Order: sequence, then C-alpha cells, then structure tokens
Amino acid sequence: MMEIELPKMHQSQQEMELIDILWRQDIDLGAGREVFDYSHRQKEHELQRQRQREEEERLQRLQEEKKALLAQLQLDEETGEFVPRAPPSSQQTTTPPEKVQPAVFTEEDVGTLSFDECMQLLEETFPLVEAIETSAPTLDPSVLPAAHGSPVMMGPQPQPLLSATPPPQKPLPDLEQAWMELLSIPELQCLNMQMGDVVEPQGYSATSTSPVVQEPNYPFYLPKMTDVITVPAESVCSSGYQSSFEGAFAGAVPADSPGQATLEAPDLNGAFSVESFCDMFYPDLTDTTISHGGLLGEGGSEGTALAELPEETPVKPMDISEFTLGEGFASKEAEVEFPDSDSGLSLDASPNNGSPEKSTVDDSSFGYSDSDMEEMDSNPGSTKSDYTETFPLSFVAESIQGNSGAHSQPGSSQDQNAGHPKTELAEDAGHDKPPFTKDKHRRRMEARLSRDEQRAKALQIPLAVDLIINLPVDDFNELMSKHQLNEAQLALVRDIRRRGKNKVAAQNCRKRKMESIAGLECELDSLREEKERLLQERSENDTNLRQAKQELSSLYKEVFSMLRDEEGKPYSPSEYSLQQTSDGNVYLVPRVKKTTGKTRGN
DNA sequence: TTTCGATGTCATGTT
DNA sequence: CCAACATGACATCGA
Repeated sequence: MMEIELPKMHQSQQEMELIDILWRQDIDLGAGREVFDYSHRQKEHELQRQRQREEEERLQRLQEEKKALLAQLQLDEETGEFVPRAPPSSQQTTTPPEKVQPAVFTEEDVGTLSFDECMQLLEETFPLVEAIETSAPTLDPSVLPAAHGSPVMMGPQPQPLLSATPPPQKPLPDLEQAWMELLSIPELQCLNMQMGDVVEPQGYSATSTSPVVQEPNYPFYLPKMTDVITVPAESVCSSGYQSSFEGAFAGAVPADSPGQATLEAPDLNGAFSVESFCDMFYPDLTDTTISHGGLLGEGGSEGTALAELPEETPVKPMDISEFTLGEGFASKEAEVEFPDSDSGLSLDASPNNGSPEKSTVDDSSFGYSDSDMEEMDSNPGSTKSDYTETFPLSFVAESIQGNSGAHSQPGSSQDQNAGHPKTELAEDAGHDKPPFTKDKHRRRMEARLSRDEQRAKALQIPLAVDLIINLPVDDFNELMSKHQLNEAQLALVRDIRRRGKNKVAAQNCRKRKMESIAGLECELDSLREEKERLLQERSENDTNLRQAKQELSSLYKEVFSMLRDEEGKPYSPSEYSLQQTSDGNVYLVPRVKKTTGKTRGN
C-alpha cells in the first residue's frame, strides 16, 4: 500500500506533513521529545561549530526557552542555509511564523530521529549529495531517492539508522549534508511510517490525534517544507495517501479545525518554550495514542495502518472542511435510514445504509462516511460504544448543521472520530480489500446486535439504549420527560424498551429452559442410577430368599425325619406336615383328610 | 443447498 | 388496567 501511494505523492507540502507526522510518531515511539531535542541540539551545535553559522546560533540562543522549536528552527535554518535559507530565519519568526514553526518541527523531527542516519547516508551518498546541493535543493530530493534506490527502499534504511543514531553523531560537514538529511528524513520518516509496526501505530496515533492541535502547524510546515524539499515529499507521499489522510483527519478533526489551526498556530509561534512545545505535542500524542490504539489492534496489518497514517497527517484545512460535509452526511444517512422505529428496520437496513451513504456522501471524503457507517454498524454491537456514539453522533450532526459549534463539540466528536474513524479507516483500508471473515463476522454480529441502537441513532435519540431498557419505570419516565422527544422518538424508545426487555426475557427464558432441561437430565440420570440400585438390591434379596428357603426346607426335612409315631415309625411327609401356630407351637398336621387327625404338641 | 443452533422478535398468557 | 415477566412460535443469520 505504502509503496504504491508513495510514488503517487507529488506535493512537497504533503511530504512535509508526512515528515512532521513521522517525526512525531518517532518521538512517540522512541524517546521523549526532549531527548530528541537534545540530540538535535547537540548535532546542531556541532554543525554550527563546524559551519559557525551565525544565524543558527542566534536562533538557538533565542529559542533556548523554546528548545524544541528552537532546535527545529536551527535545523531549518541549517537546511535553509544549505539551500537558500539564510534570510528566512528572521522571516520565519516574523512574516510566516506559522510556516516556519511547522517547518522547524519537521526538521527537528528529521534531525532527531534520523539525523545520525542522515549523516551516515550522507557519508555513503556524499557524492550524490554534493551534486544535489550544487544543482539545487529541489534536485536533492530526487537525487536522494535515487541514492536510496526508491522511497520504498528508504523505509527500511531509516529504521536501522534510527537504531544506530548514537554512533552516527558525525558533525555535518556541509550544508549539502544537511540537505541530504532533510531530504532523507522525510523519506526515512515515510519509510518509518511504513516500516514501523508497533511504532507506526503510535506515530499514527500521534499524527491523527495531533490534528487538532497540530493541524494548524501543518499549513505552516508545508510552505517551508515545500521550499526546502519540494521533490522528496512528492516522491515520498502519494496524493492518494494524502487524500486518505485527509479523510482520516476530517474524521478526527472537527469542521472548525481549519479555523482552529490558524488560531493555534499563533500560540505555537508565540510561545514555543520547551514545555509548551512538549505540551502541545504530548497531549495530542496521548490522545492520538489512545485513539490509535484501536487502530493498531483493528488494523491488524501494519502496512495498511501505516499507509493510512501518513495520509492522515497531511490533512489540510481544505480537506477538513470537506470532511465536515462528510460527517453531516453520516448523520443525514442515519436519519434517512430509520424513518420507522420498529418494523421498517430489518437487519438489512443497517448494512445497506452503510453502502448507500458512502456512495452519496463520500464524494470528497475517502471513507469517512464509510467509517461513520461502520461505526453505526459496528459500534452498535457494543452497548457502551453505542451509548457514547449515540450522543456524539447526534451532537456532531447538530454542530455540523449549525456549522459553528464545532469547537466545543469537536472535542467529543474529535475524540471519537479520531478513534473510530481512524480505526475504521485502518480497517477499511487494511481489511476492506481482503476482508477477513472474522472482521466481517464481527461487524455483522455487531450490526445485528445494534439494530435498536442504530435506530436510536437514526432518530438521534439522546439516550443510551441500555438506559432505555434497564431503567426502572419511574426513572425511565423521568428521563423521557427530561428529553422532549417527538412521537417517532417516543415510539421508538418504547419499542426499544419493549424489545430490549423481551430480549432479556427470552434469554432468561432460554437459559431457564436449558437449565431445566439440564436439571431434568440430571434427575433422569439419578433416577436411572436408583433404578439400577434397586434392581441390584432386589436380585440380592431374591438370592437371599432362595437361600433362606433352602435352609428352611432342609431344616424342615431334618425335623420331620426325626418325628416318630407311637409305634416308633417315621411319619410320611406325604401324609403329614409340620405347621407352626401364632403362639409359637409346632404341630404335626395330617395333609390328607384323616379323620384320625391327631395333634401332637412338641 | 440443506440443516442446525443461536438469537431476536412477536404474540400471548401470567403475575 | 398496566407493566413486567414468561414462553411458544417464527424469522433470520451464520456455520
């Protein structure tokens, strides 16, 4: 993905943005910015000593407070010096501070991360560099790629370089080297972006998250970057990349982002102390990391995630504005999708909606609408997500409509957008083409689970489905009274509550049924065991009985054989038998009718 | 294509 | 009478 996209990129600004993003990513991944700044500073100092650039020194001194910015500025200056930049230092601060700062950042990023690497590269490709320098800054970019072979190739190299950063600490001999570094850095960053698996995500997140704060910077960066490195950026980043990036950004950044960017930019410029600098980035980074965490996890494929990341970073105000439209679209779709509360919403509705919206809305935005749709589908699956999403969605839609409220809402929307859209984008980009059965299954399952949630979203019901379903009647009624809902919404809420309760009831019922079946089976087993036991007992009793009878019979015969009549003759068993009375006495009773029947007591 | 299990939903009865 | 619950029956989906 990345490889393909990279060639496509032709905008220096985009490259610059990518570089910046990469830098941030690197920072996130690797050490803290301060560390980087230090290294950069040291490097810069060395360079300065070697070159003894007055401008650089001044910048460094002045920006000591703004170490990060200063370092960047120095680097920029270096690059600028190398190129045509001597004057820019003052200009940057004054005329286009925004631009300068961004550029500085990018440079720093490059320097920090890949400075040593750049040095090495310079050494290796020194001849090339010189030629490039002589020719022109613009040429350099092209040359560098050639030296590396290709943007793709660059990817691998940068990482190693990063790892080797410590050793490479060679002072930059010439401006050419600096150029090389600058040029190489973007590529490296791009490569890093592609290459970095774990790191990339962070970086990605940083970039994505950064948008809110950093976006402002981007425009600034872009100009400078373009000035310094026109070719490399283009070669490195593809337009498609940018576009995708923009889409992601739009999602992450509210419609207001453009305006915010301008506003924020001044802040950055004004106070670029180290602390402020760090604050600026870290907060974003944290946010981004959080949001991107999902991406990484979802992204699954590193390459896809990386590709997406770079794209996002380059987002520009223009793109953002377009994106806002996309968001509005998503909300619209939702509404359209769920005119009815109940019956109308079949399972089909949710999935289908997603696609239609895309077609209609996505004109400019890449997959933002898609992402939204996916959110609609997927998020519903999880109850939590649904809740969170429902609110945001409605709010976002409103804000978009209003077109002004982006600021406050963007925060919420942003967070979610940053997380979801990106994640979704990542998934889409990474998985859409080769959708994993698991993903599909998961999505479907989620969509299935979230029908009511989707419906609630469609009608912009500002209530969590769980609340609607699980709240006690009183609380539920109170909640309903608080939120003035129209007929359709009320009906839907009631249906949701009914269905939700019935769903739970059905689940419980089935559970009970299963438990009952299991209990009956268990009882059946126990009864069978008892039956066997009883049969066994009976057989034993029969045996004992037979034995007892046998013994009794033998005893009887013995006793009977010992009986003698008056004449001393034994009685005939056929004519007499022994019988015991209730009182315990035993009598010899004649079997056949015998008038003579005598009784003899024993 | 058919079958089967899981799940959601509806209709209805019960509490 | 209403709400909640229980349950049989049906539909849908995915394996």
